[in-house]
Amino acid sequence: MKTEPKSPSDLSAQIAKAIRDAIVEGRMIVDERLPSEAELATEFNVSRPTVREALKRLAAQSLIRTQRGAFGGAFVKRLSYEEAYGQHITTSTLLLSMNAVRFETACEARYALERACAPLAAQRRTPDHLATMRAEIHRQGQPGLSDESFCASDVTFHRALVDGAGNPVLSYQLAGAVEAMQPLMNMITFTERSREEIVSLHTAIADAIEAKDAKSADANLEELAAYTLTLGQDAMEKRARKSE
Amino acid sequence: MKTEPKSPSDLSAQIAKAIRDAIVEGRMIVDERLPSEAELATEFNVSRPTVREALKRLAAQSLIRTQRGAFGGAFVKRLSYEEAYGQHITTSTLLLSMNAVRFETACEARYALERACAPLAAQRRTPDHLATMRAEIHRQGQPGLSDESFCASDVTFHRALVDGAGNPVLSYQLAGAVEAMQPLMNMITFTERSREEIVSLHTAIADAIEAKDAKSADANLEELAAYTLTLGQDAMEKRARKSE
DNA sequence: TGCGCGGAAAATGTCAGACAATTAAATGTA
DNA sequence: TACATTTAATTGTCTGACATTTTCCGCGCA
Repeated sequence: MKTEPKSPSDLSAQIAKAIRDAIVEGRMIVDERLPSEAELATEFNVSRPTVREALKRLAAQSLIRTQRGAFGGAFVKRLSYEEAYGQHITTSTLLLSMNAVRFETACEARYALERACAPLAAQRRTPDHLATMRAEIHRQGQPGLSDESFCASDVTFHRALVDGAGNPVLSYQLAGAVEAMQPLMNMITFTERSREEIVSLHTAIADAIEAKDAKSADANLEELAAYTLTLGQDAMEKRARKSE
Repeated sequence: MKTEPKSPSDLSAQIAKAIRDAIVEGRMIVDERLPSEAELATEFNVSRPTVREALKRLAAQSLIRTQRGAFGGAFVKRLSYEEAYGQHITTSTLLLSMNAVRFETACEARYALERACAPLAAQRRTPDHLATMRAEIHRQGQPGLSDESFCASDVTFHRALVDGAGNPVLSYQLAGAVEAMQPLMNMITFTERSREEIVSLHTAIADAIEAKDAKSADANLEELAAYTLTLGQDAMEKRARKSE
């Protein structure tokens, strides 16, 4: 676990990188214990606070966990799906909000990916997934639901669809795309008319998934994508006019 | 920017969370300067090293950057696509390697997502994308290429295909799926026969993309997915037998 | 007046040493 | 043997200090 050959400053970053590489390249396995902070400090020839900063960087990426007490220390952590989801969603959300990604671009990406799941979901969906989808559809039909709650329900519906594919890797990859869209979707005002349209498309999709009809699911998703796009473009247009 | 109501220990994690929330929720905008470490220390009623650990956590997630010198400090950082790619790939790779994800699962996810890109790539690919694909196909035909180089070239080929869709959000989401598969693919030994098969499918895909023929691209990708799956299953089987 | 240079100031980067808190193992005792 | 107690190892936190880097401001000089 050597470093040195690099830039002058930011020792803690160098140390973090050295350890991270060791973990990513598999030289350290899950639950293996790292040397204690004091040992790392002497090994890298730096002070303990510097080592600690490096370890905190790794902890922030869920690469290690620490345990106090005798025979405690830092351990290589098994990255769980939940934590990976969380990190992915945070990153995706920031990426979209900070880079002025156009609604069209995000929307296109989201539905392209979602449509990739639909055939698998049609094959493998469980009653649980169907129940979730139906429940969210019902909620979306309730009058008096706020736009934000409607969006949140929409996300839950689509997550159920994605999870229906029964492939956790796929679910992980799509979590970012679906959830990161939410802030953009929240800018849309859903009229009663547009909610009806969306609910009817959701129903058609759920029906198709239940009937294991991949073609119909895909067609309805495509329609939903197109409809969402027009809603978003309208919202953006209004927003632009208002700010003039 | 308040905290307090939470658990007893790990102050630096709490502070990091408070600041992270402020950034993610948009209460702090890009390039806005955070208070200095000393100010944060008094604000949160902790010592400077504790604040520093919190800031390092955020730096590890590319949420802030720091600048030394007078009027330096920590600034909210614009998350670039490159950094987001990098983080996503690291997380995805670890997720796959640490959770014993089956080859079939990862493979299915990867090709499902890639096929979602194909129609868009067929519409929008530039000569650059085509050139990259052709160049990688040529490299893959060279005799004496190591299995790892072959895999790396495969990744480059597929990245070009994905980028051809001209949607950076899509490219970002797929980077993780494609690159994270590489370690699993590296376990496969590519015989001359299988390389020929793959190169011929790659050529068919490139031809289809060039001809803007989405249907053909999709069909060939499907075939490639199936073929990769059998290769992977063979490799896993051999591996299992050897370890007996 | 205008220009360059140097020092002051502000901030992060690093270090040393200390103490508190926590936990598992070792030890002692009924 | 079973249980309580001590002990040691380790992380969490604090204090204080110094080094380094960068900007700003004012001063001297042309």
